[in-house]
Amino acid sequence: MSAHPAPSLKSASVPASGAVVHCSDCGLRDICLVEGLSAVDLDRLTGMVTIRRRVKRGEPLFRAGDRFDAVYPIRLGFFKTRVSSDDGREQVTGFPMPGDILGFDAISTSAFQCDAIALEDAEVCVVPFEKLETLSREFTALQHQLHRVLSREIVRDQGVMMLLGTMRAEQRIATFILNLSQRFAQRGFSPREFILRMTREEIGNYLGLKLETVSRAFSKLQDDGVIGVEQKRLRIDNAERLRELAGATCSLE
Amino acid sequence: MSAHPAPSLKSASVPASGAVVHCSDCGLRDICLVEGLSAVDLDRLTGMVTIRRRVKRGEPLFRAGDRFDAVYPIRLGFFKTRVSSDDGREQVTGFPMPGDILGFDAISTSAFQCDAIALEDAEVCVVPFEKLETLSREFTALQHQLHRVLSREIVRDQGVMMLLGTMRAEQRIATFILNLSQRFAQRGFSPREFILRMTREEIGNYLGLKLETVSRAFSKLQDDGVIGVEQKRLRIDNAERLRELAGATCSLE
DNA sequence: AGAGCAATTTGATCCGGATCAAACTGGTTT
DNA sequence: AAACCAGTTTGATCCGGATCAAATTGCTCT
Repeated sequence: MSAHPAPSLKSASVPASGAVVHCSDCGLRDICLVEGLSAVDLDRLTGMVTIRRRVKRGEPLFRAGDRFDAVYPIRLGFFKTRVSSDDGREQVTGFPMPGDILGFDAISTSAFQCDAIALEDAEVCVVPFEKLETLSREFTALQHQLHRVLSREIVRDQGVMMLLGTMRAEQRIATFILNLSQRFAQRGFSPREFILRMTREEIGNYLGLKLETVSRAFSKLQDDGVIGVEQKRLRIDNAERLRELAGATCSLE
Repeated sequence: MSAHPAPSLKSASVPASGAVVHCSDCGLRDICLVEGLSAVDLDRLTGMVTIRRRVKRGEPLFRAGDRFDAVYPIRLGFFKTRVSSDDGREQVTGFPMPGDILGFDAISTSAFQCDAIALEDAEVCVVPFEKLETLSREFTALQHQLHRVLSREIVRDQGVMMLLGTMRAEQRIATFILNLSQRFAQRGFSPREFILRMTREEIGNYLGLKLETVSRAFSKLQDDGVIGVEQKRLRIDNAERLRELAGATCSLE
């Protein structure tokens, strides 16, 4: 961080940290855009990612209205995405983490529809969308994967609608925790204990609840011995019970 | 309807009603999958749609879990899509109408994730997805459009999240009516007066409200001179006021 | 280390929409 | 035409979560 002698407010675009930028070297390749591609294809997949970009905590990777020309697989760090209405309401639409890809909402109008804010210092790959389209015409496996990723986002959104439309506060919170847990597990982190990168207010906004309600729900779950929360650190003590409370296969991802 | 001497419970797959099945002859081509394709491309676009399929009112075009191998642009009729959890909750996720395309949620797992139920006798085009992928590798314009349509669905879902997460009952209803109005307008129908193909209960489920609340909101808007509702027929009397109540550019489509 | 501030927790009260209940409407079946 | 039924409307009451308020904790910046 102090390696930047002229730290601009704007996030920096950087060539890969040391090594050559290539998906085949990336630890996230199994859950990212190139999941399922053969090693041979991977080797031939040159030029999809040429630069990466760092974003400081609290700063936007992009904002609604920005011109779209790339999507951004996350290398490092948590983000929140949010849409806002011109009468001032805001809705957090997700908390993407490493391996998730930002920017697909922008294809339809060539402009981003939401803000993507880094919840901690972060790094993303820059995948020029034209390049991605060209490559996916050539590599059938890449085309498949692109379609799968887009579709997965639609399915995820359906899960959120179900949550917002039909669940009680406690159930929403349980589902939220379980979802985070699963996504950490997929990425090789502990599903039992992790850090909540977002505030209670951001959680509440995402889940259609007020921050006080989120706090109370956490306290309740703690009293019931289901979880342990201490500030941003969360531990799952009774996964079985948590799943019961969440009620259903509503994966959210 | 009585033209079917052996009305099976399963919906019928039929060759095009009389004419050759081809997108270039379709009145919906400007809002469907081939929007933006040149006439030349359109002519070359053979074999994308070879059959159509009719679905009777109340019957599913597909159900969650069904094997996925085609997407379905709607030719005629309203649908509802809904997801359900194994503990019995249901969430209506949309009311697709002619020109909208059903089935993109299924790409990710090769199985449909939601039910698509016809709200009236309906007809859809059958677009084998493999065929669509093949063609979109060949026709750049089709590839673009496919991506745009997928992205548009993501944006639509974000709008629904905003609605469910931040709006009051009356605002939800106003937004819902306005959204229907706009979509009718896009398709060349009157934006001022139309038939609600869905029940109050279905509207409520979609909007995260109970049917009684929907009914009350309609009554209130009618008392205020904003709309006229009589059963399933709805007329917008004060579009300006309705937009104010909806509050913001939350297009939902 | 101390000041200042953002985030969190917890308590008390309130209200919008859910729930329960009943009457009414229009369409369909017999 | 009568009976039936799904859908809708309207009224009365209740409750989960919002709102208001205040104390506490833990960062961040000097």
